[in-house]
Amino acid sequence: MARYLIGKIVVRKLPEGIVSGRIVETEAYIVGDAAGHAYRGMTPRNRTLFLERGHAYVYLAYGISYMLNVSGGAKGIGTGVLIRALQPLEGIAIMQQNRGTERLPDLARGPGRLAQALRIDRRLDGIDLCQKGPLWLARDVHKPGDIGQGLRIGITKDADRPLRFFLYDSPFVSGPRSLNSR
DNA sequence: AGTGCGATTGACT
DNA sequence: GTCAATCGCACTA
Repeated sequence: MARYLIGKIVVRKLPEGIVSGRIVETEAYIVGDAAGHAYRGMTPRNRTLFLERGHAYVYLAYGISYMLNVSGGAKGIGTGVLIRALQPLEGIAIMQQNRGTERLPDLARGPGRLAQALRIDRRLDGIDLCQKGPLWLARDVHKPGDIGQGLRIGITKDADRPLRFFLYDSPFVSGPRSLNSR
């Protein structure tokens, strides 16, 4: 599913207008994964990770940055995909305002920046991303290019699993664009 | 009730 | 390259 989401579009509806971007980087957090938030079972924070696939799991990392995830399993299974970076498409002026920078590559390169650009916080936790609303996922008319795979970023446990995926030729990817899985 | 720690970012050397 | 900011929450007792 993390690979499948590469090239899909995240759409955010804001009062000022539509903001959207193409997913260029994802990470999978699978069942039995010590790096995954669901590893020790359901808690108040991670309960939406256990919703039917296609729901938003949003949490605050380091007290600073919100992270957008898509739940990835059947109902009751705690697994999901972290959306790490977008190529900005629509509403670039709004993203620039939300981020406080003009630079296109800095708008949504990294999960925290992405959430800030799209003004995503815990209020969106648990919403259905397969239905048009404040936040949803859409297909693109274009096929994505070559997809690279490598190690996940910023984790210490189960760090050697190659569960990070990225659009190989995209300058909007947050981490290394080399095949760095071992 | 107290404690320690991140699926990060931005500023700075 | 290093490092501090910042806070909700999971863990322990």
